[in-house]
Amino acid sequence: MTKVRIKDIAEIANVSMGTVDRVIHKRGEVSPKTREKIQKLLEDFDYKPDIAARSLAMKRDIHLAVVMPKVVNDHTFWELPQQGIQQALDALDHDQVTIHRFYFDQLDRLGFSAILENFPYGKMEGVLFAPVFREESTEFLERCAEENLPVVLFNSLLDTPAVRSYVGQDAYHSGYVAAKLISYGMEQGRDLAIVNMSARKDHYAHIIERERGFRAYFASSESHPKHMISIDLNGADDLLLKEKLSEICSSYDIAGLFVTNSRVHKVARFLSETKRERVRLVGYDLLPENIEFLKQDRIDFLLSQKPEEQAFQGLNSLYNLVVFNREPAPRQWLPIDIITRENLAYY
Amino acid sequence: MTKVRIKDIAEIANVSMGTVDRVIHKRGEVSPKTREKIQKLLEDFDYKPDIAARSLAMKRDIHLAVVMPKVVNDHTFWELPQQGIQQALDALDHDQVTIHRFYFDQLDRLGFSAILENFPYGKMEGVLFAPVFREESTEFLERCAEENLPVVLFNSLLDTPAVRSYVGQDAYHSGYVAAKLISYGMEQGRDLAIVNMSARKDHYAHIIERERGFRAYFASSESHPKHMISIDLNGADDLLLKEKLSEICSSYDIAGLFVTNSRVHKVARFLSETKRERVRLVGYDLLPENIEFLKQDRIDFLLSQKPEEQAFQGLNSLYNLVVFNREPAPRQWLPIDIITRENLAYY
DNA sequence: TAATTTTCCGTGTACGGACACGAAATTAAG
DNA sequence: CTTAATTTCGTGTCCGTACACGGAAAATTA
Repeated sequence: MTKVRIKDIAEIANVSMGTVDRVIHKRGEVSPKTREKIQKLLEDFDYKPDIAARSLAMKRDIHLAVVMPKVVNDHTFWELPQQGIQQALDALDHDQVTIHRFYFDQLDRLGFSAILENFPYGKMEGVLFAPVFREESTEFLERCAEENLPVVLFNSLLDTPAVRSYVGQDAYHSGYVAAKLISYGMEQGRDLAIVNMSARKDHYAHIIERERGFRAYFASSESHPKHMISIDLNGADDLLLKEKLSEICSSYDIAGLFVTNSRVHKVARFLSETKRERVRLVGYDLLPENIEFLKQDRIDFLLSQKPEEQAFQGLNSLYNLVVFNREPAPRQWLPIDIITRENLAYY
Repeated sequence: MTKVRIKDIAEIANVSMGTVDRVIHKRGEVSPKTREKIQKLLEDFDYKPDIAARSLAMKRDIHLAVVMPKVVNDHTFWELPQQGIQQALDALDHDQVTIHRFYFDQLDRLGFSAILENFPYGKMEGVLFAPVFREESTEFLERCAEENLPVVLFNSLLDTPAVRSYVGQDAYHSGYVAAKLISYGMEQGRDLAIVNMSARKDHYAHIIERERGFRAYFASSESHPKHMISIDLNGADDLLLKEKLSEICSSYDIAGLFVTNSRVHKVARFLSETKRERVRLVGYDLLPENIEFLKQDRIDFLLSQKPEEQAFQGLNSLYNLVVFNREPAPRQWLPIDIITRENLAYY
């Protein structure tokens, strides 16, 4: 029993292909009794449209928007999602999809508003969005909902009904994993510190979640550090960072530092320069700077957020939603990859 | 400038579509000078065939063979690649591809030969193969080469020119990673053991490579175990295993055990039953049995070979080779994922 | 009953590429 | 210079779906 085509169904039903097509697409202009007859046949023969033929016949251009921070100064993190977007474009039906990029400065709230001001809602068919400024983003999402624009979020989750799907990592559990790694076989009675260097901690729920997860691990485990210190350095410069770290390192018997985002290389540099070797260091993301220190064994573990994959999967979901009307899972959790010097080469 | 089609190129070159088509597919029967002219145009305009139109026009059935061990007794490992194959089938253009399964008993050399005896070389267009028996497999690969049948290997590498691509993990480095994990923060002066439980160690080069990598780590590191013991239990039953382990554990101060394949759960069970708690355990693969012990913290780390992904990528490569003539990379290394109790949920 | 509208359905073509077939042009042989 | 062989190339058809267009039949109105 080979594959049934519209033509086959039409012949069996003694109607033309056009009629079958109208039934399939519910375009009306078919008498109830032939409609029912054809619908039954479609079900009986389990008719499935040929995707190749369909997409050939459709040939419509898809316009998708990507709204996310751009790379400014040392926030090289945001280069990674761009790679994922490029990969997705290569994998998808190339020229069929046009990506419109709306990149904003994640320190410039007004600039972000300005972008939203001129956002061409009508021209877009879907949005991939990495939210930063909470209020403005929420507003944007609501507007998208009004315009019936499907949105897929990544990197950071805003809990808005307008969002069709979120692609990201479970921040809480990644902190949990970090805690396991940093405490695995650690000497008893020493201290641990958590370093927050997010530009604006309040903007990123996942930064907070990571710290929560990190602390939760020790609450449920037999091994505890003697002290657990938090250092918040929102928007601080490198000088202030070094001061703070020096202070902490001399006041406590620091066995490990957990940096809650990708700027762990700054701490690594400090430790390296001040030759503190018995300090474990765990942070996030495969930035070139971080990789350097991982290779030198100055960073022990990096947890990858997989920003490329987040963007890749996000764009893919959006495409499948817009083109094939395939509803994505509301939450797409990516694995929490553990990267060490030894397995780095394969990521 | 919109997308160029064969028709466009043909018009610009003042030839017909057929001629352009012949140049694209290198089917000859085109004079050198028109060929060059058209090739230049193709490059200049960066012609890319429309995949929808192409697959519609081709509409040929692809027959691919999968040759790998089947699940017998407690070798549940081989269920995993089957999942990957199913995923690949779902992702590929469904009905276009037919998979023919040739599953053999990895303990039954003759059975394998029998399969090869009746292998329908002529009917297949590609083979995904997990080699076990070295000589027979080599013979099979040579035969495939004669028949011009492209082969993609996974799981275990046989170095034969007939092989178009290998999808797998760098076994040596995975052993290296295992060593890092087992020795990370380990107390000085204790002992480590390597446990080999492969059915036939000599059949699997990667088992040996894992042990090599494991040992190499300590050769290049400052931290060493006091003793490093190897236990070989090829084809041994569970009773013998327990005996051997008991013996080792009482003769040495074992701080950690590295099991070089997915049967690590057997060692976990022993340690659990004998209540030896200060022993680290590292092994391979997310079998249900292993996951159980990972959750109980009786296994510290599992390295995933990603058998599903191996099969998935392998089948994908084969498809792309057969259908689109896209040559795969000769070696496709998969990342060495580190799985702990804490990040397990996301794999 | 004729004229008009409405409902229902068939025909034709586009989408872009692959390939079979056969025609025209070129070359080789006599 | 003709004829045959060979090379080179154009035409036409098919793949399966979507949709525009228009025709025929049925229903409504005059």
